[in-house]
Amino acid sequence: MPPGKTNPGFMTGVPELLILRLLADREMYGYELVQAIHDATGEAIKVGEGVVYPILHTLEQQGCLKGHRKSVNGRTRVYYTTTSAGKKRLGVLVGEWSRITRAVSNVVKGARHAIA
Amino acid sequence: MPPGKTNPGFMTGVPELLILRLLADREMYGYELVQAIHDATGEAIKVGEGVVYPILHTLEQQGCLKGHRKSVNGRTRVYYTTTSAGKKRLGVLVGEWSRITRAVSNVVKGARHAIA
DNA sequence: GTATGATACCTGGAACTACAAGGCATGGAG
DNA sequence: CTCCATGCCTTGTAGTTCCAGGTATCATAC
Repeated sequence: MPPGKTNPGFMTGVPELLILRLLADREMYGYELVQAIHDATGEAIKVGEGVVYPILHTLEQQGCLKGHRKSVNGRTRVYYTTTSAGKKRLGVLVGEWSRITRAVSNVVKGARHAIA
Repeated sequence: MPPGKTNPGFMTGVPELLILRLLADREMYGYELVQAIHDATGEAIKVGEGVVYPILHTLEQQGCLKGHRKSVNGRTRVYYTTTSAGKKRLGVLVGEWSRITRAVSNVVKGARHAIA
């Protein structure tokens, strides 16, 4: 691993999930989301703007988010809100997240009988 | 997402973690690991041989695993056992896994106060 | 006034990883 | 003899995170 890597592994899909989840509570803009993720995870997860912005654009293009520009203090912000498609996608991701983490955690803990 | 994807997202680093964890219990060979992962996760996670073998080779090259050939029924198997470096790496991965999953799950559930 | 840093947007390139598909070979069942 | 399971392997593709940088405005400090 190259030095200075912020998050070691286990991060695929996580930024998208966090973004959709945070935007489900209230609308936010990209730069705000970067710090919101850092805060909401108790400093555990930190993603750069280079991760957040492309995801926002992709999700908007897919119709999961809707963005509207707003001028505040002479600065332009793009606020994003979740659409119904976005909520639906969030539900799917949460389901998958639970499925994977439950399975992995059981193996790590050494549960031999999966049913339960 | 391309059609026919076995596991949707959230899989980075998971195969390596599972392999190290399963080999900590007992030695296994590649083909066996493919099914062991499928079984141990209660059908939740399925990885192909194209995922398992490269990881085994990399981990062996890093000194985390040690492989020895064994002939069974005229078939050649390569059994892998974990080294001390492998156990150490497993510990690190488990720690990271806990850290990430705890943080994400808290956000998903909507915990605003991370401490606890 | 002019440097520095925070705010706020964006993109490009490198590196990693899972995944499918397929190749090679042996053994047993039909 | 043909098929399928076993058992090993590699290649190519696609998708993601990540860093580094680029642009611009505003507030603060010197």
